[in-house]
Amino acid sequence: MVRKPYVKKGTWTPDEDQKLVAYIMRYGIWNWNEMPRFAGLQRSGKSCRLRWMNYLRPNIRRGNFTREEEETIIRLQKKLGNRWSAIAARLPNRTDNDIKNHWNTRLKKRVILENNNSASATTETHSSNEENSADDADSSSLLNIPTMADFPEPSGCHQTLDVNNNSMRETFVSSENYWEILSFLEQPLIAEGFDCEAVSPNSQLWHSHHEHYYDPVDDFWANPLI
DNA sequence: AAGGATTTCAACCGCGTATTG
DNA sequence: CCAATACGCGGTTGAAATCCT
Repeated sequence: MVRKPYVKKGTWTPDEDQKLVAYIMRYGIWNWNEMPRFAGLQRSGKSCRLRWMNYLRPNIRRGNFTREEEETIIRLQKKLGNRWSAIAARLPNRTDNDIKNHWNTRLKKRVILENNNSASATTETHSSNEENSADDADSSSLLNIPTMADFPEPSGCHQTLDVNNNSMRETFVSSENYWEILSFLEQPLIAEGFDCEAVSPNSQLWHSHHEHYYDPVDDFWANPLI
């Protein structure tokens, strides 16, 4: 009889966060299902991935959405629907989960309220042509969405050696825990003769891997690391 | 101050898609 | 091809925080 390994659920502890970040910093992301075991975590790969993507990944902006960001979300939601990952790709450093939460808890209500107000303020003679022209305006304004090149390079990135395929991988750590975990990691790395500076964010190697790509389907420039 | 109602958001779940063998 | 596995996405839940009476 084979007993399933215990899988913890619920809120992540700081200790678990540190284990996950330290592991990813050191070995990179290679297989979410296998990683927790090697990282000493009693979590599902899915849970680890979610925690990393939505919380621990560095350069994530959390809370305090600016007016511009909110307007962008409203505009894109109208155009794309609830495609949160596509919307998040257009809002640098915001996660799809954060955007989804913000929409569900605040923006949706605001939009409904504004629609009700505008409906009561105007006559009921909306033609479909007017609807279309509004959509066209949305489309054209989308063309002015800034590309990733318009935003500064993310800071606080760290790169590690992927011991499984001997290739360099970009992995990151949140600015909150960066120095704590860096010092945690440097000891064994130095002991093994690993030169942290050689793969620092300023190094040639780092830049050579830090590129943007064009998504022809969604028609925008994206950063694969975000 | 108390406690019920409401809001927020981290995390889970299920499903569709992509990849691999 | 096909099945198994891994990944990614969007909907939903529930605990914690905040607000209100």
